[in-house]
Amino acid sequence: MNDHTLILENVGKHISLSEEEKDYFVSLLYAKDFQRKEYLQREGSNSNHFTFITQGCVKSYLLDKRGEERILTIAPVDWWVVDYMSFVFEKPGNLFIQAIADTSTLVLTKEKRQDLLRKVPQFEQYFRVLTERAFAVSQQRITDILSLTAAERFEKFCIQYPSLTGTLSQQQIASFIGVTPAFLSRMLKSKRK
Amino acid sequence: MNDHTLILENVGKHISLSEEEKDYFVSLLYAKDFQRKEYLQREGSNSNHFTFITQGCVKSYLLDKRGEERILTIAPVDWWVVDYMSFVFEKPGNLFIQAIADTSTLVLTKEKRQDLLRKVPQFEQYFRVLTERAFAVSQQRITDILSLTAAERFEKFCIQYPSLTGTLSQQQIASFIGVTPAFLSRMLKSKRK
DNA sequence: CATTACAATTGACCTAGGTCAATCATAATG
DNA sequence: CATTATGATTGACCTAGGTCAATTGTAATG
Repeated sequence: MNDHTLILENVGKHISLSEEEKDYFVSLLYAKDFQRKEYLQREGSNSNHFTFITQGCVKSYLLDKRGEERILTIAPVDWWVVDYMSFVFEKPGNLFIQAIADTSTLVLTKEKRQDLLRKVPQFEQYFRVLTERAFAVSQQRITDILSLTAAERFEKFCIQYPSLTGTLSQQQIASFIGVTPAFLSRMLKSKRK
Repeated sequence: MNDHTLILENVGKHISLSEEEKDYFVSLLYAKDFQRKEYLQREGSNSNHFTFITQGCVKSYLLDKRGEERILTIAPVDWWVVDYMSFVFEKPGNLFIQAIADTSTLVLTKEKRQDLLRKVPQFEQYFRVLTERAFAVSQQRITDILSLTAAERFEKFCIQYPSLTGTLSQQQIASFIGVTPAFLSRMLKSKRK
């Protein structure tokens, strides 16, 4: 399995491409690897690319005014990470994107994506569907935050990301579900009994 | 200004269509009006259409386990409302969508949208861009909920939806920013002094 | 094996925001 | 103009979850 098998499979789930189109798509990507804890992006910079995770795992987060980390998204293998707010509105982002394990990625810059969309319009559909799903999930996350308790959100997290429960530290999980590490620890304790 | 001027202008901001394409698009829509408090959709039903607001205003919300209303989105004139979670994953939604003023809409069913996307592929781009923006805003909302206090969220709300501040009742605003009406009332009081 | 570093646990205490119920507008309706 | 809804305000009290700091794993590094 070479560098591009995974991403081509991912794309293939939504649209079918000729060999030339596949080659063209692949030619627009470049690979970039990161070590655990390395930053793919820092607050304040403009995000002008899509990043596809082929190995490892990545988180995006922001710092609240107390300097606490608040995780917005977690992107495992076979997912894209983007600071959409920065990407779409072309202004400096307030997100950090950081590898939480040694990670390999494929980068598609905004310009290359534009070329791609122009030359292979099927990708319009690919990105539309991708974003519609991501948006739906994001809406669900909002309703969860607005209507569930911390314990319920934790339950859901465990069901939705069973694989991550092992990979992520409690601190990360706490940050993702929106509680302090101390409180998550207490929740776990009370569940154990 | 006829029924379709607004929606065609909206579409025209993103893609340019021939007259025939415009006519075809418009032919797929049907108009539907709702009185204040009428439901466009109820919890448990499958949402299989996009709804464009040409007049009035609409909210989507869910009920938490205490039966309290939690507003997910507010859609004023020139916006689409959809229960994406239900629409995208084709399962019964948990959202209510209700008119908060007398409202006129144009409905595009899922099937018609499919036809549209097939026959006028430019609409792939329209919906991609639309969703990318909505998604970015939705991500921002999550980071706001995770990192701002109730007072800060209220500030932001006033800046982002100045027009709604007059239209919406305090209860609705409270529900949207994620606090109780009683607490919002207290916040306002302390700001007045 | 000693040490450094960092994650998890826990206790004591705190606070933002919720709950419930009563009271006070306000405005629409008979 | 009396009445009935409905929204806003407010007081008394409550609780989920946060804060801070000390303590205890645990695992990687010199």
